[in-house]
Parts: sequence; structure tokens; C-alpha cells
Amino acid sequence: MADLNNLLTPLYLNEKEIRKIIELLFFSYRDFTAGPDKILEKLSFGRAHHRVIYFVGKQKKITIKELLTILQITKQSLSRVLNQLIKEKYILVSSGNDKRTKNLALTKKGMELENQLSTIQINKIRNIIKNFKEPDINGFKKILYEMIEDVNKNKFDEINN
Amino acid sequence: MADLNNLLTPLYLNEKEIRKIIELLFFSYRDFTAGPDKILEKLSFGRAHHRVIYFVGKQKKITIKELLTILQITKQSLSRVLNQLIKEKYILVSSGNDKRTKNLALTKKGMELENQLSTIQINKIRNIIKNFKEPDINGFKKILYEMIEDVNKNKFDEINN
DNA sequence: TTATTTAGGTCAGCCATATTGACTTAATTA
DNA sequence: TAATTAAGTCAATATGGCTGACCTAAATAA
Repeated sequence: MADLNNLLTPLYLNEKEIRKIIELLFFSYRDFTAGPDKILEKLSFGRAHHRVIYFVGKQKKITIKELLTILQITKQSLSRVLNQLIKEKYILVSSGNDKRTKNLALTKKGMELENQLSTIQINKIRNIIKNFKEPDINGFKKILYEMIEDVNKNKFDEINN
Repeated sequence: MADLNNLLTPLYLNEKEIRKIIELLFFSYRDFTAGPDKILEKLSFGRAHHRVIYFVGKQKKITIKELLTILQITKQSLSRVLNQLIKEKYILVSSGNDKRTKNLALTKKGMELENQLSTIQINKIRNIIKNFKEPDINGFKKILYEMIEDVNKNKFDEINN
């Protein structure tokens, strides 16, 4: 049976090969987030601030609730980070049409920081994938997409309609 | 000049497309680590314990120093996590030939937990990539590899020689 | 052989990010 | 009018990092 499997199963489905992928994910993700972390540190911010700035910057306006469903953290967790960003004028809050909701948007200061942080990561990826051909890049994107849980695929699709 | 760029630059190097990759990385990595987290929680362990168990399990034996260079955390940080795993008999410590060093290895209990945790992630990846063809998978791996900083590429190569 | 470096450990304090639970207010909707 | 929803807040707790200071024992270099 083991021999049969060896004949029928492609090499890349071997446990050893898949463990390599696990490690690739670990190392690559860690190095990917390391760049912005240095800038954030100078401002006494952390990765959580980056995520908030990123997703607030992505839409013209976003409510607290929408932000929470993207980030999947509790509102108590978001609260601390978000209030710091509001107090230091990176994010502007205004009331929505539904008076219960609030709309968040980046200020000019916020956009500048967002740009500074994202540029690092965008350049990093651009410099890598420019050396690859489209099939490789498509494989990369498609497999990453499939690694997302179905519920969250919807969220990804929504914000990238 | 902008028009010229549009003619010469492939679509996948557009900022918008690269931002999608940033988000794919965020969502996929988060969902990828979510599985083991649930099991770890029952044991009052966290992701840090998982990483230690994973990399101790990978080699027949590993020293503290080697583990530290892989994980890139301080020895104070490692200490707490590692001592819990030793105390609860997931990891066994013995003295190396160089009497200053210590060799870490998984116990049977440790191997069982390692297997339980890794199986979740291995199956997840296997179920995804079995639906892809080799060029896609190669693109995925190659790009992930290039996202690792050069110093750490060496580490990845070493542990996968 | 003495001096230096290396591997490992420890104590103390601090910070960031997350959690749960309980409770409140104001606005919208059934 | 009652129920639900969006947002906020207080308090306690856990995890996973960090810095700095300091120690021991063993190996290696001068």
C-alpha cells in the first residue's frame, strides 16, 4: 500500500515537501512584516496599528463594525489601537447616515504613513515578482487564495470587488 | 510617462494587484495558524510552543543556540516557553559533546503533539495543492522562498539540506 | 596558563496585543 | 413599544515579546 502510494502520489504531496511549505510560510511572512515594524516602532506603534491604517486607507470610508469583521479581533482590542490613531490625528471619525455608526477615514497624515508603510511591502513584492513569469505569479496567488477559509474569501472578494 | 508605463508594465505589477497579494498573505497566514491554535489552547500553550515543538521535532537533536537562530527571539523569551515544555515532558534535554551545549529532542509525548498539530497544517496544504498542477505549486514555492531575507534563506536551506 | 569567548541560565521589569465578561448609551427596526 | 444593533467602556487576564544586568561553566586563543 505504501508502495502503491509512492507510485500514484506526486512528489510534491509528500509530507517532507509540505513541511517545507510550512516553513516557507513561516520565514517569508516573518520577513515580510519586519520592514514596516521598524518605522512603526519609532512612532510607538505596532503591527496592529499598521493593519488598522491599511484597511481604513483601502476604503473611502469604513465603519467600526466592518473593520472588526476584517480584522477579526474584539472591539476592546481595536479600541485601544484605534483611539491612539484618532488622538494622534492619523484617522478621522465622522458620523454615518445611520447615526449609530461611525465612518473612519485616513487624514493626510494618516495617508502619508500608510503610504510609507505600504511602499516598503509593495516594493518588496514588486521586486520579487518582476523576475517571475505570469504562470508562477498566478500559482502563487491562487494557492494563497485557497488557503483562506471560505468565510474570509468572501471578505477578501468584497473589499476587492 | 504614465502612459508609457502602462504600455510597458505588466498588469500584475500594478499597485492595486500587489495590494491584493499583501491581503492574501494576511488572510491566508491568519487562517493557516488558526487550526493548531485551538488544540494548543486546551493545553494552555500558544503559538510559541508550537514553533518550538515544530523545530525541535524537525531535527534529531538541536541546541538552544540553533533554535534561537531559527526562531529569532531572545533567550529570555525562549526560556519560558521551553521550560514549560520540558517540565511537562514534551521535550527532553541532554548534554552535548561540547559540555557547554544542550541537546533538545521531542519525547514520545512531544512527538504525538507535534504530529497532531502538524497534521492539521499538512492536510490543509495537501488538500489545496492536490487540486493544482506542478507549475502553480512551483510558482507558489519559489515566490515564497524569494520573500525570505537572504540571511534566512541560508537557514531554510540548512535545515532542509 | 591565563584571558577571552561562547553556551546557557536567571531575575526583574516593561510593553503590545489579544482575550472574556459585564454593562451602558443611543439609534434603528420589527 | 420592544428588540436589536453599533459603539463604547471598565476590569481582569494571558501570551509573547523586549531590555538590562548578572552569573556559571566550558572551550578556545593569546
